[in-house]
Amino acid sequence: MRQQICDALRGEIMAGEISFNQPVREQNLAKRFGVSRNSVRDALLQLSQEGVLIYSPNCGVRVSSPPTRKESRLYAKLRREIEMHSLEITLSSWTKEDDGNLNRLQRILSVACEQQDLKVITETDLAMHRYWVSKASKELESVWLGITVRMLIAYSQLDNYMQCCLEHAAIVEAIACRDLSAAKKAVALNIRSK
Amino acid sequence: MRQQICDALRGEIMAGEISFNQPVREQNLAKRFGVSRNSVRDALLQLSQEGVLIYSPNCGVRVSSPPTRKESRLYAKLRREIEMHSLEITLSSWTKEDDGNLNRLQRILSVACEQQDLKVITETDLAMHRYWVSKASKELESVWLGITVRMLIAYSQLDNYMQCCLEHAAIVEAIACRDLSAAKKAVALNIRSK
DNA sequence: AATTGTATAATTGTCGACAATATGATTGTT
DNA sequence: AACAATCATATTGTCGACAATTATACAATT
Repeated sequence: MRQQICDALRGEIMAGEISFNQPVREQNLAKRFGVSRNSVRDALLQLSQEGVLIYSPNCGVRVSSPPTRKESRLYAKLRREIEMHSLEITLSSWTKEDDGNLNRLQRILSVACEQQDLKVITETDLAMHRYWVSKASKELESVWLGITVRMLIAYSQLDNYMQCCLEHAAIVEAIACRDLSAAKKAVALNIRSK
Repeated sequence: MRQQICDALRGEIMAGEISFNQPVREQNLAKRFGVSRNSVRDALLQLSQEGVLIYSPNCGVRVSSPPTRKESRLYAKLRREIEMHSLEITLSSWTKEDDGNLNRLQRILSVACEQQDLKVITETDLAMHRYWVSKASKELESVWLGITVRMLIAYSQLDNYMQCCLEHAAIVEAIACRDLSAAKKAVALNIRSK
């Protein structure tokens, strides 16, 4: 349940559906999701730890403001480090099933880019990158998520859907060929600050 | 309350007082801290997000195992990036009060090194580095904590107290002189994987 | 002795309620 | 009109209890 609330809220925040610095109320969410406030608290706490929300004791949580340009650049750098490391240590154990999973995600992304559905693009982009990081290490995934989600808060300004789509296709292609060098290049090209 | 539980547990885990992969039970902790289980859950969730504990749905949390050597190297690199960025954007607004706070921490560290009190060393080391990261950005602090705590899980093998002490003194000295280049060098020297 | 099945105990996940704190509205004073 | 004080409402923090799930212990079977 917590994960569902987290995913829904994270998606909305990253898609810019909730304004920056706006308070997020436990009771409203509890009503909306049909659960008790405690369950919502758990989700809000998780999202606070991820950096999507900012927690203040006794005052609840607010939506994080987007990172500064400097911070975004740092996040991009950190992400590249983590994702390249992940590819380095996982590529040799990549399976056909992994290929299939990535291809499926790429297809979803492709359709979303054609339909200019920003929310799905953001979610799928996240899921694709998350795939290789998660394959490397669950701990690393958690670190990566905290960085990536912060960075993607500003993603709502995406202005070139086709390029986004092509970049991800290049990553998937390189991985399918087990070409680490090409995969790293493609990832680095995709992860840059806006 | 949550913060107190978090700090206590984090300290114990980083000091190696709880074995890797050992389950951490809500009820035991609730009894120990004299609070309800819900309050403990919050703390455990936070520590899970930090990477100190590993959460499994319906099965509770376990103490994380230390990072692999490769991962430690990555964490050290990520930490250096974050801490240098933090110094870059904060050094120009560093105050006398900041100097005083850092000096106080350094003194605590010095005494702990003389007494070979590993727990206090770990906590103080963490607090010193956290100081400049937190000064840069609350969001960045949260990302940094997830990385640093993971890295410090293996810290219990510290074998040269005096070197640790001298390295931190060098950082504090460089900051007090507002010498960014020297501060960055000193931080980089201090942050290396074991 | 080793394996499987069942019951019991331990633990987690979620609930609603009460206490504590913060926020907003209203009233009083200058 | 502007500011301070007070009160009412909204919200968070924490509690203990019940439902659901997992782990452990014990009995039965091979």
